[in-house]
Amino acid sequence: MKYDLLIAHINKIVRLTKVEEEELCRYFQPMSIAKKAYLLQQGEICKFEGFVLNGCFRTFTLDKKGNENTLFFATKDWWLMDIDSFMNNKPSELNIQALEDSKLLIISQTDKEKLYEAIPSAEKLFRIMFQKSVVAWQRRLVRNQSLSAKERYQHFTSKYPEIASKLTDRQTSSYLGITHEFLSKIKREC
Amino acid sequence: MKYDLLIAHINKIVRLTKVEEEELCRYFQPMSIAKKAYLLQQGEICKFEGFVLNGCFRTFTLDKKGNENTLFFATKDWWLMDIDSFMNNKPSELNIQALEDSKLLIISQTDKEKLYEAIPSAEKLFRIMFQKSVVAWQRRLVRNQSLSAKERYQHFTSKYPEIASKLTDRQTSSYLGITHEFLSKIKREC
DNA sequence: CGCGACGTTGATTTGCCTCAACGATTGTGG
DNA sequence: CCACAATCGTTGAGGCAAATCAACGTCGCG
Repeated sequence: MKYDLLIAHINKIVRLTKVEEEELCRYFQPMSIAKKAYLLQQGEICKFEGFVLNGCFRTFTLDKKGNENTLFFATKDWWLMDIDSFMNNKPSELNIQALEDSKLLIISQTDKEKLYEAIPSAEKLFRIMFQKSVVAWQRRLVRNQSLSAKERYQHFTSKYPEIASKLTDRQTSSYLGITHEFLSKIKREC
Repeated sequence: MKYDLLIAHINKIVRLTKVEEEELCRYFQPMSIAKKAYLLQQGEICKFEGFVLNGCFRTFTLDKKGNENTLFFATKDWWLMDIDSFMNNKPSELNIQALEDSKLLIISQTDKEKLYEAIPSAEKLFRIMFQKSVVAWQRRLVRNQSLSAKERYQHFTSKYPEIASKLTDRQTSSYLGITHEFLSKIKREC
């Protein structure tokens, strides 16, 4: 079984041989999840790393005041996991919820290790992916510190229009770091 | 020439053979930089990746209003670079300044590529380092969204007392995302 | 149908910013 | 080594962006 979407995604980053491509796919299992179901809940250990085939997910924390902080959304072509929990085998502080009926490919911790050993390019692949991720997080931090709520909202909706259109205002506001009431007021002025 | 501090740091993450350790060190060059000098200025291409031997650095951006946003500080044992500029060979948006007379080991882009080819474990090493980095950035985002300025200040000074003690209030406040006047008022109440 | 989650709006509050002034500290050139 | 400038930390007055709280109509779902 070859997962074309996964292979196409990987080929944008590293070159694999046909044999490696097939071997790599063997480590992944397809799975489906229903709208509103949780792929991971805080307190659980994240035993998987996921690659989204379709649908949409939201990853968030709950702080002591009960507020949700959305770390990121994931749609087709995105990776999904709690890195800290996955790599250190410790209870997660994150929740990952499907916002729609979704499909993804998952790989377990032990299979991930086997993958790294079986296919050396996999180390490079994920090294580059994590590098890009760090850059994205740095940019997000700077935006949060230097832009107003309205500017952040406009940036988000123009950069990720497909994702933004799937979200409720409450989900959007928890990503932007503002209240949903205030988001409503921002939207009114434009 | 073997750089003990670098090797000790790497050994906490991956195992290298003695031969690999020596080969790895050969790719790094020691360099010194004076207090207040810039290791990188925005607009330049980041041609190095650095490992700090001693001293202290600050990495920050300047937004259009002229405000500085400090991304991170780096002391002994930390890595230092603009990942985006380094990996994509494009002009940097970051400034890296030495806060004290400092020493570091640097490796060029081409040598970094050679290193990855010569020592396969290097891919794993940096893959793991970047993974940890993503986790740290995620945590920072959540703190910024869910904690008050005072709580962020207390978290920072208690988690990084050695770094915090070296900084001016203005540097600290640009890391916390507040004005230096407000930081002064926070300090007064405790 | 009825309930719960949602988006909206207004009144009020608050955390933090802006601007301006001041003394203290640091650095620098003569 | 001193004088001066620059940068710093502090403080206060005032202002603004965003939070809080509460009320209300709407919608989708069971």
